[in-house]
Amino acid sequence: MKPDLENFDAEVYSIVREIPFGKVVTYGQIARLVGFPRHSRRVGKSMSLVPKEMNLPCHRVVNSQGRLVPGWTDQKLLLEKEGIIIKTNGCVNLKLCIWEEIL
DNA sequence: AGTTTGACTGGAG
DNA sequence: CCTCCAGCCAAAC
Repeated sequence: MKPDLENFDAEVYSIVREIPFGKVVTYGQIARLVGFPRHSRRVGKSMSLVPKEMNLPCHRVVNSQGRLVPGWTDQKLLLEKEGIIIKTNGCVNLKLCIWEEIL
């Protein structure tokens, strides 16, 4: 039947789309939510192919260190517009802005 | 089929 | 805070 891999992207997109204003999520969290705790890389891969036309707040997705996407300088501005505090080194204040939907 | 790559993670130095 | 490394896993070469 349909392998979870087909749903993977769809699940990821759904989750990212539901990220509340002023919050961020790590790749690991998303991977866990879709049932693949070790596929954080796969999540990033899917993110990389997200078209801008899609109304997806992919700028709210960061890595576990709160580090922003390498090479995407605009992300910092987008996050700041969300009210998210970016540290001098370019990392978000994780503990403050992490979206904790999981218990 | 082996190697490289990547929007990752966590820990060590 | 920084870089480097081992572990991790799927997709691309």
